[in-house]
Amino acid sequence: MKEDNKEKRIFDAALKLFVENGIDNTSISLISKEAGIATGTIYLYFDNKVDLINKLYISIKKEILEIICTEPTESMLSYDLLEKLWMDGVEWGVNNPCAYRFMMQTEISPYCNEELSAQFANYMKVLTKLVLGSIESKKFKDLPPEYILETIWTHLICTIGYIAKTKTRERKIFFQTLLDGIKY
Amino acid sequence: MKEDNKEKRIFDAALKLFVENGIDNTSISLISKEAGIATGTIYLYFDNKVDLINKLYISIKKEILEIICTEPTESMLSYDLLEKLWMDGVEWGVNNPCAYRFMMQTEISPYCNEELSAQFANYMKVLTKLVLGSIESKKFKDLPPEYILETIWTHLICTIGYIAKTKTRERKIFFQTLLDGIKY
Amino acid sequence: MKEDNKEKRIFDAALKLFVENGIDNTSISLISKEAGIATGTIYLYFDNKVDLINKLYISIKKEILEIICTEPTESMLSYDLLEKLWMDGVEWGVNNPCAYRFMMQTEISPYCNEELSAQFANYMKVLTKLVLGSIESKKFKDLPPEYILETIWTHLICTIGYIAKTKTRERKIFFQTLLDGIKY
Amino acid sequence: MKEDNKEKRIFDAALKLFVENGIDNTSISLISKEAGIATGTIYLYFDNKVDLINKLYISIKKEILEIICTEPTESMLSYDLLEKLWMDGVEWGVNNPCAYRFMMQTEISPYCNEELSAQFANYMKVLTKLVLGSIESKKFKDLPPEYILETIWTHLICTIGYIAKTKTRERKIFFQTLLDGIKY
DNA sequence: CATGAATGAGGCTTCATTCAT
DNA sequence: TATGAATGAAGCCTCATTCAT
Repeated sequence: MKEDNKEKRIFDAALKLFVENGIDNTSISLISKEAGIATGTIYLYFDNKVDLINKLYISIKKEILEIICTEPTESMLSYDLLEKLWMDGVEWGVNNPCAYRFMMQTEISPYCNEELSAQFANYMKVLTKLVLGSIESKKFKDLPPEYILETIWTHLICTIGYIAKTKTRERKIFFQTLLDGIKY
Repeated sequence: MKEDNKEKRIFDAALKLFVENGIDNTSISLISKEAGIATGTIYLYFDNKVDLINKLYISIKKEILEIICTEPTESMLSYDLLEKLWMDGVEWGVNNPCAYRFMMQTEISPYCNEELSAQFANYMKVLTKLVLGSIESKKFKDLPPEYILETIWTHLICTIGYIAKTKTRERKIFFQTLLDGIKY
Repeated sequence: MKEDNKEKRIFDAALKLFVENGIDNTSISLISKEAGIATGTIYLYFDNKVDLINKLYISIKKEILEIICTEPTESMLSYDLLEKLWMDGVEWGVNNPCAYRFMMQTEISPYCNEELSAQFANYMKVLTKLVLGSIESKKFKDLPPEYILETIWTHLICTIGYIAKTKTRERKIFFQTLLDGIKY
Repeated sequence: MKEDNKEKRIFDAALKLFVENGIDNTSISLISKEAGIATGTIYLYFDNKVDLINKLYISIKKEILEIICTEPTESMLSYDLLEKLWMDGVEWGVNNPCAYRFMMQTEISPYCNEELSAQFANYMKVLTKLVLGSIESKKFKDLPPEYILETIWTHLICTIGYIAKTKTRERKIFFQTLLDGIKY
């Protein structure tokens, strides 16, 4: 039978090498060596290299989105909720630097098309609801919701990068620049 | 002497194709065809493919930095100055979508190393001075200057992307989210 | 004991796929899927792929030769005998189009060597005797017996192909072109 | 500039190896070695392996058809004309054993599709005219013209094979078996 | 006997780079 | 300078075969 965690080993090896060398400078053969398996074995788990890239991207994106986009407890104010989501996101990014870098690389590469992005629509619902509600109740500025969503995401990414580089323990002061930027 | 503008034609062709297909899916041969010259000719102007990528990146990065980082007139307040720089940057990005995308792609790719980035230190002086001064005079929050610089850059990139996608004429309201985020 | 008819299922699957896609474009794995068994099972019945090809070829060639080369009843004239053999051969070919095509393909391929062909010497005795006798008794032209044998075989193959393509019910008129060609 | 006869050297090498080992057991790399060029060079002349196979087949088929299907002199009787064509064909086949074998192999392989065959329609006109005219004037039996064409071709192939194997100088007696078979 | 995951050699093809013209 | 045919290393992928279950 297919061995327990071979797919995970391929994922881990690919992620490490993609981030180190770039996707296109990482050969399937190299991935297989890093994963400690034969080249052909990768093709038992993935149709081809693009399929591997896509599935890796999806797996990572879902992981972060599941963290960020979990349904909130009823009692939370929208500011608190945003802060909680943002903090969780930062923590994930700081603890998964490779995953974070790969996600960024892929998102602006030609490997990331609309079809791929469409898979995550569901996850965005929580965040979208939060933003729409906060605009309506005049907690957020009256900006296009998509712009606010983009801003949140970009600011998160930017902060993760800064924290990863400087290893600072600060969090709250960075979050404040986001909140002050978008709050009414 | 080297013919008039052949280097520019190579740059233009490479930029277009790099953005369309990704750097590694763009062959030198394809670039030469797009530029209307022979394959070998590219090697009269560039040492190799990486050299072409680097020089293209440098050329673009300098273009945007020269726009953003020009010495301000004495009379400008720091808020006004930041706004002017930011506005110029947005306009450049919206008008040069390929250059903008290429710059982003390259910056997180393995092609962009520290040695390359170091070339732009000079250009950053203006901006750095602006940020340091504004922190000191309590116009900006007391955050690490590098974080503020990163935030400005990221916010700029994010907004260019949004405007390029939606073709909106709005500018000021987007700038306000940056300013509110970092001002004291 | 080896399960009932698994070898036959492999033969059938291989024959179908070899004819559809060519021998070298048919993988063992594909054959196993078509046969509804596991890949490794094929290696319980055949040493390797070449062995499968050879045994399939032998099995088919024997089938047609057994039909064509059965001992005649004493009373038959050589013309009648030839006609009977030829008719049987045509009928087999028309009813077994895959087998017929595979046999042709294999016979001119590098898979078919002298050692393989030698296995059928026995079967040819009847036909050889018929031809030699007919030449001696001046019923057939005084041509090299091997040439006549080749002619008979080729003409048979040609006619099967034509009938398979056109679905015609005609038989006798085609046989006549063979007989007129070689009879004294 | 593309060197004078490199395409021919590829053709010659491919033809030799295809016949010796079979098409699918002949790698592009092997062909390039036999031709004394680099592997990649083959792809300057052919799109891919199938393209090479097709173009080689077309080139050979056209060669033999041009020999066989040249317009006859007015004065020739149809029997004489058929004999001349047949003799020319036999001579070509005997002198080009590789080409002859490759043509046969390819014709019953999956590489030979209808689209490929359609390219030769023009060449067949002479032969078709000869056959139709001969049937009408009761020189040939009243058989389907396609069957007669097939018979001629098959008989030619069969005879070439026999002569190549036995090195016999005989010709006329073999032609007679064809003529007797189809003449009225 | 039967399975099918795993292997890794080998095939097809691409492409950065060179060099003779 | 400019050309583009030629090179051959390297990448993706297939598949005959093995072997632990």
